[in-house]
Amino acid sequence: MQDILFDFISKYVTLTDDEKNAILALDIFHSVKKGTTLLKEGQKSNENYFVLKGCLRKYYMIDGEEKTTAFITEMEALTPHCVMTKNPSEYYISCVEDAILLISTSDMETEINSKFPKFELMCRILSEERLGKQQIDFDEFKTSSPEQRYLNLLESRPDLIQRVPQHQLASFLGIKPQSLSRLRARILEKK
Amino acid sequence: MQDILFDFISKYVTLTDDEKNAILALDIFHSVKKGTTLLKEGQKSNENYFVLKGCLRKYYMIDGEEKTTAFITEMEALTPHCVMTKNPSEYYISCVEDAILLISTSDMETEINSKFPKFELMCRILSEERLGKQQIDFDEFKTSSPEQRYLNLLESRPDLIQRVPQHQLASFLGIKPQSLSRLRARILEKK
DNA sequence: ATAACTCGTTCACTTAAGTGAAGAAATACG
DNA sequence: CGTATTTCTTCACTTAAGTGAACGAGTTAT
Repeated sequence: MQDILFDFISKYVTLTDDEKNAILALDIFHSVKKGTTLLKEGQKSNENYFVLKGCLRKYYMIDGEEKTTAFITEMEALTPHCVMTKNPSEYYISCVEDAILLISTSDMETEINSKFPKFELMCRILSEERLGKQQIDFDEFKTSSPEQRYLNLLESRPDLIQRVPQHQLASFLGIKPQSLSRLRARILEKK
Repeated sequence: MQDILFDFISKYVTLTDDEKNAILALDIFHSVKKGTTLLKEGQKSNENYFVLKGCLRKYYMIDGEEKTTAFITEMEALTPHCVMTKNPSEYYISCVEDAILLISTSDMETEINSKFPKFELMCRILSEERLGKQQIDFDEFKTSSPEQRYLNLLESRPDLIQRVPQHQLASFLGIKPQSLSRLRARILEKK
């Protein structure tokens, strides 16, 4: 389990044993059961999540309806917006599948960053990487129809379509579950 | 002009005169005329843009149609995706209004960052800030209808609606110019 | 000054998504 | 094991966006 983490980190910076131990001392590995809600709307939090195994879902509750805007799977991180703003959260985060997470608090990160400046660098690279990825995702979303978005998802994250309920997938694609059903039927017909 | 830049920076880190001079020595202030294309699809580049005055537009050319995905205005930055990946650009960047820009190359940033580690910190904060803002924008886009998106824009960036051609605004909202016209008429009727 | 373009709007028509209801299938739970 | 609930699909109908064409207003170029 720890190997997965250090393999990931080694892509960005090289750690000494001291540094590895400092991380392990933080005791950040956590198992989370399917269905657990990690963050609720209106709640304050300073926890950051990194998914080693499983799948998290981020969703808003708008007019009594869940609007899913992200799925976070293996090797992806999520820093809730409210952690940065120190305000109550605008959205929910829940666990779609049994998961193993790294949960770190902002304090921990500040501590590690000040002890080992190397982490500052890694955080910047990671955050720029994510910014870039997200910009591309956003552009793709804007420039596509729901049908194209579904086909793109089929290409880029085929696992999601299997592991996630359709109605959550629908709102992730910006449409209603009924429209997703219809759209899938339409695609099958075309073939 | 320089004051605008240093006022902006001072929100994140405090600079010594040495550091300020090091920045000025880079000669990064540029005037750009309306209509200028700063980056074309297929082109390689390592330039980052920061808008002091004016407005840039980022757009894709898909099936012979321009798809605008971003407007960059005062105090906003744009690092083209191709600068990070070192690949040819997938999109265009052009100048919507006469503008004054900071144009820096990746080399310059590396140089400044290694001379003054303080910049590393500022870059991280800026990139995390942008990441957060963009996540919220993306969520808002996903959870809204075109009409709501237009109303939101009217709230959050009313200047854009004035300073940018409607057909560019339409594709930014994810719809066709005709639909934007209709949608505006619909809103006026309701009032 | 006039011709050529660009831009925004409107119209009629097509296509796809939203809505509400109903039912089948899968899953969870007592 | 069987009941309840969730999940997915289908249907009929409504609403809004896409499409292609046309028009006038404003801009640019010659």
